[in-house]
Order: sequence, then structure tokens, then C-alpha cells
Amino acid sequence: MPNTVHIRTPKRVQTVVGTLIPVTANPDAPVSETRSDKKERTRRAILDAALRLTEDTGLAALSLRQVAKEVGIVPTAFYRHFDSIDQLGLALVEESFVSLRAMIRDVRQGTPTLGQIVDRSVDVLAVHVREDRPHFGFIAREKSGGSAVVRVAVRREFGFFERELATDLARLPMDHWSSDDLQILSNLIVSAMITTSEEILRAEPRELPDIRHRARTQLLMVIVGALNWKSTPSG
Amino acid sequence: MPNTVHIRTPKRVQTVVGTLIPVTANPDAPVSETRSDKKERTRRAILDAALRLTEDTGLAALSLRQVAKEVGIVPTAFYRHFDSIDQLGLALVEESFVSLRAMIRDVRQGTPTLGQIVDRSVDVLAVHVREDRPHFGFIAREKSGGSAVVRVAVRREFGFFERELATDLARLPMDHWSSDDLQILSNLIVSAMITTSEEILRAEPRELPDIRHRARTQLLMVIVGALNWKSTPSG
DNA sequence: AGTTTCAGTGTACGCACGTTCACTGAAAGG
DNA sequence: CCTTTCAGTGAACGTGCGTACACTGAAACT
Repeated sequence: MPNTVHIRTPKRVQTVVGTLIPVTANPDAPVSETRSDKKERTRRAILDAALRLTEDTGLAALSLRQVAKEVGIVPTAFYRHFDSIDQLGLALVEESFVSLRAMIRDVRQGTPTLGQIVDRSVDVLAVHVREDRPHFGFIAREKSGGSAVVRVAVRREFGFFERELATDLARLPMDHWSSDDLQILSNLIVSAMITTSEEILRAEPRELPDIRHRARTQLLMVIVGALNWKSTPSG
Repeated sequence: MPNTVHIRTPKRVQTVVGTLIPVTANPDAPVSETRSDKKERTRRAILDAALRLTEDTGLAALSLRQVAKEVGIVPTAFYRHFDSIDQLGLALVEESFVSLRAMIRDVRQGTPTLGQIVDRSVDVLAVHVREDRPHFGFIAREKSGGSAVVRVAVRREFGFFERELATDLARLPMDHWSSDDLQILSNLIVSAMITTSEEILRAEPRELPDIRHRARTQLLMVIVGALNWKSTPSG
């Protein structure tokens, strides 16, 4: 029977359950909230669920249905908040980099000597990474992750971040440097920072002092190298 | 009818197709080869297919059925070669790092001055990454990829690689260094190398000179910094 | 020549997926 | 008070997945 035609028979009478218990994954008492408050809360729950569920496997292995189940909504309700998993991913990229920028702002709090800048930078990095683990983990994973649009977004943001750092570096006593060279230095520092973050993320607490020592040493090497660089033409 | 029992009815008579045309994804004429030769060729085809199919999405999004289709075998035949996609991934990690070690061996070909070491290292890296794109791309992706066992394997190998590099560095005129410090330096250099590789991988040919210039500069900064480091205590 | 091995076949299964659709009911708004 | 809006519902669909199983036929071995 090749010509089997399926006719959708929409049931007119439905079970009487409806939206009795909104299980939107929040233990707080939803005493009284506006409609958009509640929507925002569900959206937040979706973002958090996504961060949790991608922790082991990455965004590529995340399904809309998993997210819905975790949040406590029906799969189709997901579409009220995001068009696709990719769009959800972009939202996560955005808020992750907000967290990262907050960090760099933290470092800028008037630190006079080079040694202090280095120490403070590493300390701030360590604290932020531990405190906002989910977002830092997300960025680290999706930098080379499975979704093309998300990957591109992450790299774009890292590009911005790198340029911001370069302008910060320009304020150090290396005025004679070209902006190209500052960019190169910034790129190197960001590389080391990413590696350090990844190490912090998967380290046990007792390993942290070693990692911080290493990060400090590396940052110092790089800065000393940069300062002495022009004057020591190769070997 | 809840108790529906499905009884497997294995057909005794089967269509007469069998292994008439072994489409094992190889254009060469398979004039005459032993059984294990052929198996090896199929295995190779599976590995290549996996490298091709994961290029955009990573191993996490790779299905056994996709691989089988690409290779030209039936899904179940996959099991003759690998227990799971994860095992296939481990095989790819292994052969990828063979390629990486070949690279470091290439650098070691007697290069006297520091400047030459730097130039040669960057050149060799650029050439190898372009020539063995699939493997370098695979490592870069799966370093933070979706499969736990593969991720761990990649990081393990990077650990070895880093230690190898540290012993190489010990041969440079920095004998007074502790092995801990050499390890730290090595870690920093590998970080920069990974970033550079990723940039080379996604760069267009016309961007390569810039990337190489940057890599050279960074490597030089790091080495100069390392050499001058102890004598310039913070600042 | 007769037997064993084994890479590859084809069918069938149960399950999770993204997406469609018509529907509900409380909040928002006139 | 009556109407509109809209976050969330639940059933249904087609598809692709991993894995099971019994099977085949040529190569390898005795």
C-alpha cells in the first residue's frame, strides 16, 4: 500500500491538566510575579540547565529535549525562548564574556608595579574562574566546539578581548612599542591565560597553588621578555 | 494488547548479494590482497572518514552510521574494527601524536643559534600543520571535546609532549635552571604553539606570513624573557 | 579437498530526536 | 467585564540512532 495518506485528526477534547503546576525548576516560592518575570525565570532556568548539561559533553551533544526535561517544561515550550540550540548557545557566549570582562575590570584597580600587576592578575583570574566555573568552562569548550556559529562568536569575542588587553598594556612603560607588537604580546598573554584557566577548571583545590605559581612565572617571563626584547636581537 | 511478544523469525533464505562489490572507499585497483590487507584498508578508510566527518562538528557529533555510510559498509560491520566511536577516537589520538612527534624531531636537526631555533621551529610547525591538517585539527578539537576518554587521552599526550620539550630545552644554554622552571617554560611554549596551530588551521594562505611573524616574535619574547628572568626580579 | 575463520550483509528492534499542530488557562489590558 | 495575549501542553509525525541477530562466501588453514 504505497499511497497511504496520513490525515491529522486534531482532538478537540483534551485532558484537563493544563498549566496547573508550573514546575519551572525553581525552589523559591513564586508568591507573586508578573508574566514576564516568570518568562525570564524560565529562560534563566534554560540557560542554567544548558550550562549544567554541556559540562561533560559540549553544546553539540545537547538536545532540546534534554534541556526541556531538566527545566521541567515540555519540549515545544523551548521555542517560546529560543529558536534553536545554536541561539541558546549564542546567549551563553554573550553572558560568559560579560563575566570575563568583569574580571579584566577587576584587575585594572590601580596596581602600580609590574610585580603587583602580575600577582593581582593571576589571583583575580583564579578567583573568577572558580567562582564562575560554568561560564568559563563553556567558553573553553565551545572555542573549538561543534557548533559553527557559536565557535565563531567565541573567537570574535576573544578577538575583542585581546584588543582590549592590548590597550591596557599600552599604559605600561612600553610607550615606544608599535600597536602591532602590543597586539602580538596581548595574543601571547591571552593564550597563556586560556591554558591556565583550563588547568584551573580541571584541577583539584590542592593543585591550585602550583598552577598559580606557574601562571605567575609565565606572565613574568613574558613581560620581562617583552621589555628586553628589542635590545637583544636573537642569539 | 500489552503482552505483545515479538518472536524473531530469522530468514533462512537470503538475497544473493553478499560481498560481491567491496566498496571499501578506495579508488585503487585491489588487484590481489590478503584478507588482513583488506581489513587494514577498511580500517584506514574508517579512520579517514572519521577525520573528514568530524572536521566541522567534532567527534561527539559523529555517529557510527555516518562513518559506515561514508566508508561504504553496513553499520554493523563497523564493529569488526572498533568497539565504539570512543575507541576509534583513541586510535586517532594516537596517530595524531605520532605526527606531532615527527614534527619535534624535525626541529631537532642541529640548529645552533637561538634565532635559528626560533625560525626553524615556526617554519616546521607551519609546514606540518598544513600538511597534516586533519590530524592537527582533530587534536585541537578533541582537546576540549565531547568524549571524556578521548579528551583525557589528548591531554595525557600533551603532558608527555611538554616534558619532551622540557628536556630539549635543557640542552640550551640555561643549565642553571631547575627542571621545574624548564617545565613551566615548556608549558608556556606549548600553549603558544597550540594557539598558533589553531590560527594556522583556520587561516587563508595569504594570512600565513603574518601568523608566522607573530609566532616568531612570541617565541623570541618568551626565550629572551626566560634568559633575563632571574636577573630582573619583578619591578 | 574439506573445514574453519571472519569481514561484511540485511532485517528488525526500541528509543530519542526536532518539529508540527491544535489546544489551554491565567495574566494583561481595554 | 470581556477580550486578547502568550507561556506552556500533549499527541503525533518522520528520521536517525546503537545494537541484536542470523547469515554469506571467499580466503586461510589443515
